[in-house]
Amino acid sequence: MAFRIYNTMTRSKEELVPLDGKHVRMYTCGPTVYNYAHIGNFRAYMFEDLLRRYIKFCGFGVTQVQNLTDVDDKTIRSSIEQGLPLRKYTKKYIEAFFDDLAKLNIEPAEHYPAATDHIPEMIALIETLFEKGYAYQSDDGSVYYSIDKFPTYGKLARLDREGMQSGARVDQDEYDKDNAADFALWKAYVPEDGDVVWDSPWGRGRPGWHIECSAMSMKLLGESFDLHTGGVDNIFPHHEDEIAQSEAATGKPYSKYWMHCGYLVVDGRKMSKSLGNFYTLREILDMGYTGREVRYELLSAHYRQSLNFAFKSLDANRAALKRLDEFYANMVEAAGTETEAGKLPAWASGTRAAFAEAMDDDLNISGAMATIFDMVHAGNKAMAEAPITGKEALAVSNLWKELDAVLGILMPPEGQVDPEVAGLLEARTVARTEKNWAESDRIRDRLAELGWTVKDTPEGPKLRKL
RNA sequence: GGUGCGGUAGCCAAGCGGUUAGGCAGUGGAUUGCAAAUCCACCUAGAUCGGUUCGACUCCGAUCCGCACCUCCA
Repeated sequence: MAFRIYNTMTRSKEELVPLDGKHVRMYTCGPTVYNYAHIGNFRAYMFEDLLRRYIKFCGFGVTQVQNLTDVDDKTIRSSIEQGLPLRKYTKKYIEAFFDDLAKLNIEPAEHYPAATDHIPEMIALIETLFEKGYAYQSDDGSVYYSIDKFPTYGKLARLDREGMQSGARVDQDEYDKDNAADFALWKAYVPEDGDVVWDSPWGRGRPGWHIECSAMSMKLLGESFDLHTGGVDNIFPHHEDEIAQSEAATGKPYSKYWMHCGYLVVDGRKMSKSLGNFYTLREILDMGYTGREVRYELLSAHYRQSLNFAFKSLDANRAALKRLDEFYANMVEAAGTETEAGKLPAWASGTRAAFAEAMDDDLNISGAMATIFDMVHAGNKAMAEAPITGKEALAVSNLWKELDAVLGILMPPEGQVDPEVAGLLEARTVARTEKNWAESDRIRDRLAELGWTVKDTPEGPKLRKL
């Protein structure tokens, strides 16, 4: 089977075949570091994480670049408001971003280029566009890209270029542009920019938004690379403009595939501050949910579908994860000290292939999760009838880890049994043999306060992290 | 106006032209000192109206409803 992905450019599913046949070079649009990222942002980063993990599962190598947009209207405005230099201001949010990624068990990308570290590359790219006749300078000193010079402009978004003049948000004041839809490559300095300014052949100013991604992606991945991703809202104008800039400058195809994830919505509406349905990851963790539960939630719908975020789903995820943890804990116990994995039991033998078949179909996460729950169900049923061997259990446990390399939610959180807990468990066992149920239940309540649940089984009491 | 996505059982969410998706919640039972966990059983849907077909949730058409994008929002 082959991994097939939905390419926004062709609007169809295509087999992922890296340009060099074995290594996928991917560029994933990253955060604007002016605030803590919200869970809608993380939906996109989660999709990209699942994608890179599955690409690796398929046996390809991966080089992922994720940019940090640290210069734009928002970062400038906020840093001035707080009286901080731009870099000092964004540093806080860059650190918070990496912190949040770790909490969500998102694998780090290979490169995190910051826009402010690549101004010379952007200037060089704009110069090339000037040489080739795609760029022009307007009266206010800003440099624009002339979309009329790029015949295929609009191919990604499938824009009706004639119909664009009826668009809702065309700026009425931009008299000095050749075409209202031309976009800025370089923005001339304005006082609102404070000390955020660079010299360029066209005067002092700062780069436009789109140029950073073109400059940094081509620097780190080459003029043509495999995969470019982002949220659906990036299709236009951001990605359309990147294509126009990059392909005009190099004369070569830019990204081979384009993938875009749908929105995370809250109560059926796009998250926004004005609607009051805006959540950062931090806020959710402060409410007592774990990064793992949030990860499960962000992973739970197909990436191109909009995902309705709800706290009651988070609660449901907790129950589902508990069930998975229980199964895995049983495997670990059954494996004991066994070091040599045997054959998978019949109920687990088809799981890997079924999982891959689902994921091969444009990351069908729902189908993939179903194969795991099917295995858990079948395994529990089989083990209720006959125990499995340590070798079999170890094989299942290895499979579990292999699948978790893709999902990142299967492995239970680390929970060490400290001496106090072990002592309580021992005391409870004594109380139970004496049939002192009041004492036994009191200790069980105490263990629950410490975050442990105890279950009595034919093999003796077992502890589980709550 | 243009472009795109969607409407599936109490909730979330998939595949599929004919065979139980899955998860959560709920109900009954087994098990348990009581629990927990587990197992068994039940809960079996496809916005509306047409069409194609031996047969449609699945294909086609229309309608209704929801959401998003249309110049810097993942």
